[in-house]
Amino acid sequence: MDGVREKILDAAGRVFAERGYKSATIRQICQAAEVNVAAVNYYFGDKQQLYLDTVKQAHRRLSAQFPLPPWPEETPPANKLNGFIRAMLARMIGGKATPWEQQLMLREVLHPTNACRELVEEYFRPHLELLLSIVSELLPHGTAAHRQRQVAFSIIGQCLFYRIAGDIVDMLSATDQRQHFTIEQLAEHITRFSLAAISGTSDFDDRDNRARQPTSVS
Amino acid sequence: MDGVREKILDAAGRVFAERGYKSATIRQICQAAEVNVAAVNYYFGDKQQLYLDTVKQAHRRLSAQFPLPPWPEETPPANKLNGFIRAMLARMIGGKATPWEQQLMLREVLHPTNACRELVEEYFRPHLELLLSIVSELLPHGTAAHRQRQVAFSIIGQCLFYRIAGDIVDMLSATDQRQHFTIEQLAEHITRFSLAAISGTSDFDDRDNRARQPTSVS
DNA sequence: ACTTGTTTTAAACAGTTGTTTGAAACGTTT
DNA sequence: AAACGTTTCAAACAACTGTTTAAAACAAGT
Repeated sequence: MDGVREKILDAAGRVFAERGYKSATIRQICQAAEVNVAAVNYYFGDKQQLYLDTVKQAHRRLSAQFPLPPWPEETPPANKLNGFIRAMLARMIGGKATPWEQQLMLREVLHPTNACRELVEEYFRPHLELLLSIVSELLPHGTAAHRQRQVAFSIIGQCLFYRIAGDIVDMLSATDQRQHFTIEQLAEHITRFSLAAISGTSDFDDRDNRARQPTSVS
Repeated sequence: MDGVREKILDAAGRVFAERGYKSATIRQICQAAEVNVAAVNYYFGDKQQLYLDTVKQAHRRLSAQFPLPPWPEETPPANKLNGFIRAMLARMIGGKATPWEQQLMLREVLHPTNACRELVEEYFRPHLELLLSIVSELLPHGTAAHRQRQVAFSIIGQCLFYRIAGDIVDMLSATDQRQHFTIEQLAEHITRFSLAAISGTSDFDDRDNRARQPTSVS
């Protein structure tokens, strides 16, 4: 639509997300943006700088598109958790073709580059803090901070899995079971699984080592 | 050491694991293997075929190094689960520098290539089946198959997370909390978390929708 | 020693990569 | 219109890519 700079940024986002930094070529990007090859170097200096600006733009767009949800104060924490999980799953595996912004961010998670630090502070950390606040409401008052983090990571891990290993899950599952892996079904399961885990583990709290022989495994 | 073919395969494994298929160059591989550039094409035909053979070798080595554990028949399922989780975590984030075999497999999970199908059938599926057998012992008799799979994926997801997002976890955690993210601690947490979840969720079984208003979230 | 088949090698090939260049095209200001 | 800074463009550049080649080195078998 508008300026050349914006056209390049948009095309670069899609190409970088699909092919990665190294595999994406400036010529592909410029062809997608319908501009001359020299435009990238003219507006961004070099490929590296274009990539950094692209990642920044991705995080800016995502933050605008998925703002941290303002729940009413009296919302039960269990419902907040369900909403959080649902939103996370929808963001990651929803909308058929995953938006390139998400793909780019995921690439940074897997293989952090220079663009990563800013992403962590301005995007991941706020979301983690929100989840931690929900978890702290569900766990017994005074639960150790690292416990809360472990629980939060367990929840995130369950959601991330289907984003990461979605293709493998498909290959591993019979076609007649695939209907049970919709966003709705998964959000339902992960919420229940995590809530049960939270109310179950909270009992032991700090009485460590309960009925557990070290089971050496090959 | 021995034959040229083996030297190339070994070097290729390390280079492919570190840089990915596209970024890894034949010249890098041959330099690491201390052989001529033409050797790859002479022994393997082309780069693609070398990659396929490399992945095959990775899965062969891993299968040999981490055979499926033969527990005594009477081992309590909870202990089996603990052992499984511990082994999975150790394989993924143990041993300081992750062996290139694991890195290569993970790359296939994230971006499946032609080499993936064989991996799924000969490596991932057997491990999933083992976990499913453990889970089925822990869940109430007659639990639906897709439920068992969801539980299994929740467990795998928790473990995989620290492999996938390890760098981000480090950035997100204060230095004084990092001591709580050892393999031992994590295995302990994930085992407890999952066991509690399993014994908790089994109650509701098939009585769906329990006290849950659809919490729309931005 | 000669032949035969296999392996190794340096050099070259054709194609792609990021980047540069120098001249045109454009839009404003004088 | 002339002059100016900015933007666009086709072409070229040097470096790197996977792959091929043709000659040399090697290791038997005769």
